[in-house]
Amino acid sequence: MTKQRAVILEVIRSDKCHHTAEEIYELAREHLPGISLATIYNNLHALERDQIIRRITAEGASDRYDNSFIPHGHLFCTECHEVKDFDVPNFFSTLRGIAGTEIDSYELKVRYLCDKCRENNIE
Amino acid sequence: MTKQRAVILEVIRSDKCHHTAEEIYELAREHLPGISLATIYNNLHALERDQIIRRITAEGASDRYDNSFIPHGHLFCTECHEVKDFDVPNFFSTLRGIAGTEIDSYELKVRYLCDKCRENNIE
DNA sequence: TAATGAATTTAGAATCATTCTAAAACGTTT
DNA sequence: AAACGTTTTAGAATGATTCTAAATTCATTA
Repeated sequence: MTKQRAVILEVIRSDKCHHTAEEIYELAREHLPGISLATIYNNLHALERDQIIRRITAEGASDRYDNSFIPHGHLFCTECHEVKDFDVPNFFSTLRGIAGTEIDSYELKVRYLCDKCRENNIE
Repeated sequence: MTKQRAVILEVIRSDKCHHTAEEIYELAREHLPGISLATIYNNLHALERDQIIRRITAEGASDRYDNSFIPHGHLFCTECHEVKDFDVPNFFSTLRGIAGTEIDSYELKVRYLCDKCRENNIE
């Protein structure tokens, strides 16, 4: 366990929202000013491979990283690109029922206009 | 209606799968060899804005375009990568209810092991 | 059908998140 | 401490997409 990896893990674990690689880079630099962006990407890939975090892809925006590997939905604001968790109760078993077989995981993106952006748009 | 737009629309409408901008470019060039890739993007954006097509984002790959505007899910086999349509009844209103606000659209990907591949794996 | 202005097309440059590269640093084991 | 694999690093490369600005085409109205 290198000190870079420890810091990145710490940043991700104390992560309430869903950060981009760039944001994780900035946060990690507060602890390790010399850390390289390439190291952030290296570790994000490793953590994704080891099923510790999940990458969230959205159009027209940087990928974001979820500190949980457990599938759940996400709300994407079409305006400010903010991402929020979004849970459909019993969704896994619902999907299993429709599919008629065991499923592996799912990815659910719901696009909407968040409260803040809706207010700003009305003005 | 320019001839470029007509060709792009024709390509998209006769599209059984979900093509990338590059693929649409190649197909359009069969009809209009001089067409520019920028024109493809211009028109894809316009068609997306006018809610005629839907852009589909996948990690590590180019965006793809769905010739249907109506949201629907997809089943992805983790083994053979076959894709099937997958519909959750009344999903739009379910999502609206959970979100507690109007939603724009959704994207649902379900990863699973298809029947064929499961049989092959058991061997 | 000519004139006008708006919209579209075009080639190429610019952008920007991400990936790649190769050398240096680190860490682990004997 | 020697040897070996792993990780880090800076910077270059990549590649899909977006931007730019000039040229062309389209639609409308005279």
